[in-house]
Parts: sequence; C-alpha cells; structure tokens
Amino acid sequence: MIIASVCVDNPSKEIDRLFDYVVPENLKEQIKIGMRVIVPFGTSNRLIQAVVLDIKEEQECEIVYKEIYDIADEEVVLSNDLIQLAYFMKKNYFCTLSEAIFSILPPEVHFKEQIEARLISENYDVSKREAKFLSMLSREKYLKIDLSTINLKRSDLISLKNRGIIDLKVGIRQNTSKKTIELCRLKDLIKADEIINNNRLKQQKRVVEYLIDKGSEVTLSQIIEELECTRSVIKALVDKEVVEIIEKEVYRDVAADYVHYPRHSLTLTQRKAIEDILSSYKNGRRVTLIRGVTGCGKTEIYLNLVEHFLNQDYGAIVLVPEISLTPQTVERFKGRFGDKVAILHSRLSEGERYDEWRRISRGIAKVVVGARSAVFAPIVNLKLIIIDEEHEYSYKSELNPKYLTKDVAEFRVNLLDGLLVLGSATPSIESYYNVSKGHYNLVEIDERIGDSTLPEVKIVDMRNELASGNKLIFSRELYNSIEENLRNNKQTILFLNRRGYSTFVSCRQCGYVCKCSNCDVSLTYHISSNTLECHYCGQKVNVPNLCPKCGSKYIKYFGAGTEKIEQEVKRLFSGARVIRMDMDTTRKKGEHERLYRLFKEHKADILIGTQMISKGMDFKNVTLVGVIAADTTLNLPDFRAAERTFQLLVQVAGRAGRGTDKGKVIIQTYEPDHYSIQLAAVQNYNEFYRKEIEIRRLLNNPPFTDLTYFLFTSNREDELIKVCKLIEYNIKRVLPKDFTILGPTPNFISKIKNTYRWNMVIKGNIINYIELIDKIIYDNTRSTSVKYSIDINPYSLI
DNA sequence: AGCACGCCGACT
DNA sequence: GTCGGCGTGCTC
Repeated sequence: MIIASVCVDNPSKEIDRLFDYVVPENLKEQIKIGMRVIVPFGTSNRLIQAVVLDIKEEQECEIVYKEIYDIADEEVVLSNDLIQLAYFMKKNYFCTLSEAIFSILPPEVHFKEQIEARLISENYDVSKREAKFLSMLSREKYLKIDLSTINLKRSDLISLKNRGIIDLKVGIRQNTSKKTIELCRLKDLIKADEIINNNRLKQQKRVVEYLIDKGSEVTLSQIIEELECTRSVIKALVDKEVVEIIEKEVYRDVAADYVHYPRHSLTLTQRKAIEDILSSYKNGRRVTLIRGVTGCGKTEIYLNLVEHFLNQDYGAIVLVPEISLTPQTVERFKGRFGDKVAILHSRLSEGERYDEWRRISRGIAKVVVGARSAVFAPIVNLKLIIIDEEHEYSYKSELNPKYLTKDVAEFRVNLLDGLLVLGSATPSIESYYNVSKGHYNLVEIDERIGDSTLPEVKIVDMRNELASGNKLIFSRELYNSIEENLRNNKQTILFLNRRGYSTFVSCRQCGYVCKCSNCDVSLTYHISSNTLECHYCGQKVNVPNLCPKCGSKYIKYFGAGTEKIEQEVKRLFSGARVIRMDMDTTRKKGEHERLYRLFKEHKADILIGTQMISKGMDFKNVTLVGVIAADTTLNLPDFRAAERTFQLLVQVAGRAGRGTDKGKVIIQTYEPDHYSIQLAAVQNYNEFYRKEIEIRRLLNNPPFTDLTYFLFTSNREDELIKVCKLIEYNIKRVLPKDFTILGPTPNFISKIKNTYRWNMVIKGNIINYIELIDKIIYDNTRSTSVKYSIDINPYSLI
C-alpha cells in the first residue's frame, strides 16, 4: 500500500503536523512529492487541498487511512528547495508548516468545495428546516448548494442523504479559472472547397478563404473583427465540420505594451562592479551588497547580471519594493528581456498572478520582477536573486509567516549555490554589519551617472522661522526656492509623511483632543470630505462645532498633513499646477501610474506626497525637493527611528537633480543637530553607520541580538493583562539569565477597533527557544479571549 | 480553524 | 418533546 504524507491547508496550530493518506490505484503513477492534492478531512470529510511531502510504502497498518480524493494539478507545484524553505520558515518564524507552504504557493490557487444536491424521494418525514431546504431542490437535476445561504449544516445534508431523501455530489471548484482563447482552423479541405464554390454562402466563403490565406490557426475574435462577420457564420461552418474550434490556454499578459530598452554602454565603475560581484561569487561568496548613491545606475548593473545568468540558461528573481510604485523598473526589464520576464505584484488580479506564476513554474518566464512575495517564485534553474533597495521595510512581511525577504533569499541561494545581490544607497544597519563581519562582499559606488551631481542640501531650523515671525509651513528659504523654481519652469517635490489636512483637532480652551471612539489615537481632519478620520479603523465622524467637553467654540486644527500643504501651495503660489500623491489620491487602480506620468510629462509643477514618492521615481526636471518636517519619524519610540529618518531623507533627496541641472534639497526640522539629519544632508552613509552601530552595541539592539516582539490583543482588558503577566512569568522561568524581557506593557497605540493591545519584547538569540515559548503562549491563551502575534526582528516596535 | 457531538435551558 | 446556544475535543 502506498501512503502519502501531506500537509493540509489549515493554518491552525492544533494540526501542525503531517497526515497520512492512501494513494488510490489510479493515482499511483502520477503522484509525486511536492504535488498539490485534494483530501477529505475531518469527521465530515470536507474536501481541502494539501501538499504531498512524503511518499512511502507500507505493508500493514493498524490505522485505517482515508484515500486521497484527487490530484489538484498535473505538475509538481513545490520543488524540493521550496519544501526545504517551508521547513526553514517554520523553524525561524513562529509559524505553522501549513502557513509557510501556503504562503509560498500563490494565494489564488485556493479551492472551494462544491456541493450539488438532487431530490430522489418525496416520501419523507423531515423537520421544518429540512422541508424548507427540500422545497428548493428538484428531481430532475443537481443544484449547487451554498452552505452559507441555507439554514442547514453539512451534517444535515449528509443525514438527508443517508435517509435516502436526496443525493449529493461533492466535488471541488478551483477559484481561478484558466483563460482560454478560441482558435479556429480548417478541418476538412474538400468541404472547404465546396463552400468556396457555393455562390449562396458569401459570408462563409469569405471566412474559409481567409483561413486558407492565413494558412494556420486564427483566433475567432480576429476573424470576427477583420471580416466584420458574426459568430453565427463560423458556427455554421463548425456544424458542417468544415472548420473546428480549439480552445487553447492563454496567459493573461501583465505588461503587454513595453518598448525595447536598449543595452546601454556601461561606465567603467559599473563594469568594475559587475566584475567584482561575479569574481567574488566564483570564489564562493554568496552575497554581495552594493552601496551605491541614488542615481548611480544600479539598475543597469542588475540588468547585466541577469543577462549574464540568462546566457547560461539560469533564471533570476529581481525584487523591488512594491513594484507598482516603480513602473520604470518593469519597463526596463520587460524592454530588455521581453517575454522572458514575468511580473508579480500585489495589484495584479488573481487570474493575472496565477498565469504569471505558471509561466514561471513551466520555465517559460526565466526572470521574475516582483515585490516581496516574488522571492518564492518557482523559477526553474534559479541562480540569481537581486533585492533592490534592500533596506526597505516592505521586505518584511506583516502577515504570518513574518519573514524577512533577505533571509528567505539567502536561504534559497545557499541551497542552490546561487548569488544574492543586495542594493541600496542606505543599506540596513544589519546588512552593513554583515559586511564588516566579512559575511557579505561589498561594492561601493559614489558617483552618479552622466553629468548629474549630488544635490546641494540645506537644513533649515524651523525654531528660527517661528522666532522671526514666519508662521507658514514653509520656511523663507523653501518659499523662495519654490517661487524661483516656478519662474524657471522647473519642477518641485514636497515631501511630508502624513496624509490628511491636520493631524489632530483640539479645543484651545480646555485642551480636549478629538479621539477615535474605537481606537486610542487622535483623529485626522480631512478637508476633502470635511470629516475627522481615524487612520487605524477608518471611522469618519463630523467635525464638532463646539468642544464636546467644555462647550467652547475654540476648536482648532493642529499639525499639517499633505492636504494642508496642497492648500497652502495653491494659496501662496497661485497658478502653480499641483499633484498630490498619498493613500487618499491613489486608492483607485491605475491612479498611481496616471499621476506619476502626469508629473513626469511636466503636466504639473509641484508634486506633494507621502512616503510613496520617496523611492524609485526618476524625474529629470525636478531640481528642488522640500522636506516639510524631517522629525516626524525621528521622535517615534523605536530603536530604528534614526535609521529610518536617515534612509528616508537620503532617498527623498535623491529625487532632486537627476537631470543635467544641479538639484537642491531643503530639509525643515526642529532638531537640526541630530546626527541622522546632519549626515543625511551630506549623504555620509559610512559615518552614519559608525554612529548608529555604536548605539546599537551599547543598547544591545539588533544586529547584536534578536528582538522578538509579542503583541497580545483582546477586547477584555482585565483578562488581557492577566494572561500577559502569566505568560511573562512562565517564560522567565525557562529562559536563561542572559535574555531580557521588556514588558508586558500597553502598546504605543493601546486600543484599535475596540481591541486592547499589550506587548512584550524579548532580547536574546531566541531561535532555540521558539518551540518552548510558542507552547507557553499557546497554552496560556488557548481558552481565553486573548489573541497573539509574534514577530522576530520586526521593523518597528510600535 | 472547522466541525460534530453533547449537555442544558427556552418555547411551540 | 424539539430547537438552538455554546463548551469540548478531534482531525490520517
């Protein structure tokens, strides 16, 4: 008897183990490790998907195993290296094997069980509820049943079947259908001749002649379009067996319209960088970090590296932070490698992503360009992974498993003897630390491509502005520069990492601040909707005319967001054409690209935006970048605040002066002496690293230790506190003395959507204690209202 | 996580 | 007596 051990698609901790199934006779030849199968599961045998992880022969066994219902695809979906990756993730990220496996597979291949029922006997004795259901059924044919809309449970249906009242057909339905096109071709040439010689059938004759002329298969839609005929003409020919229609699977084309992107001649620096990377790879170095200033031509280096591996028939993965934000990168890769490139990002429809995924796994696409999850792409013969802007926080998954893309990529290249290239102008402290320890090879590039030079950066102390009587959001320096830029017909980018109009609304008489009723945060005023909005739960409320607490009418708006900047710009610089890009203006699909192109084509003079405009965008005509408030990220209670501020400022500054004209950057701040602002202004990464790494060492923060962040949530505050303390006590007993446990304490945002939040942080190398701690937390929360999430080395401790 | 089973109170 | 609410325990 052949037994297959499978991992079922169920994220629950309770069943985080393999289950054995008998492989039926008809599947014995086809079944392989890494295949997706459908199995009956649980007492009611509902059908779910699973992945085969082991196949073994067993002579006799005491347990009666169930049989595998069917295979889900013809091919293996999880290659051996990806299976090993799943185990790696389970071991490192506090997640179940199922969570790991089903985040490696594309999410859209999920199955839905489909139940159909038919009435077979009307002589029944049933309950009212059952009778109501039976009245919907018919004797003649099976009807699809949606369990969520009827008042019966699965077991009730089975009971009806067992009593001989209905018959059931249980099957599965794949959520994402393959897209097919209809191809038309000649079937019978003699009959075709008859049609041509028959003068009465003018339209049919045209179709046949057209097909003969083309000499091969033509799509149905093409015939209809070109001959301006209808479907019925072709249908008639099909009925006469003159032509036949075949359905062929097509892949939805994700970036069909690309223009060829020619090979650029490389600069000496670029050539040296490539040689360095490849020779260190030959010497067994798996990882190279490129630290290159913004605008130094990293993409061209990536393109050449990919080409180098493609020439040897190896595949590559290129990761960029949230790809839709950088249409340029897609253009370049598609333009250079054409159909060999697959694109994977979050804004693809399910069908599109599924198609791209299969193009990859079948080896049709050799290169994938994508966001975070594309690191799992089943590239055939994978040898190269590139992570651009490697420091970006979007490379850390916020969902379970909370993997760091770089770790996954490193695991994969180590397994496949491949090469990992990390690129950034401001590498993460962790990565650069790996360089200093000799784990990574380093390539540094300090010159920009062509004539463009690094912009001149000015730091403006906003305290002086206020002291000099300037109450505007813009300093005099920034104001004058914007005006000058408008006069010279140059473009300006204004950056502020806060959306909305004002960040909080407060009463000047009693100090009351408008807060969300569901969350522990202040509400943001949005002028476009004239409401107060909660950025955590989305609640919108009307602005009070009078203070809800003291009844005074001195309600005032404090703090500026992008909406306010937009309004101020329009007020102060009348005639300037303004585009605002933030979550509110780019929510609609395609809106992001539209605004990007508008600005690129110089249809606007000033671009105002949040984080989303800080990376990847390349505007030649931008000579001025203004950072409205550099301190917004600096003062958060987070050990990475300085690093994030530095990175953000360098990235934003890099948007200026990418063309021939020298750029200018103005950074407004209330803390002009802070080292991350000072060093960002002169773009001195090395000095920043030296300062920052010392602080990390002193405070024992990553990369010197692991930080494990536990978030506990519940809508019952008292129980939450009790459980947290209990967990802390139990963990303290098992962990060695060199571990530090911080907390448990209420979270920075102590309540979201009426759910209370407490957190706890453990400092120390935790990897060997994961299972133990996981069990303690699981046991202590099991029969309570407390939910938890665990994150190893999170990007933010807030 | 589902889902069934089983025990207990409410109600035609 | 039957309906349904939720605590408990299992899933090859």
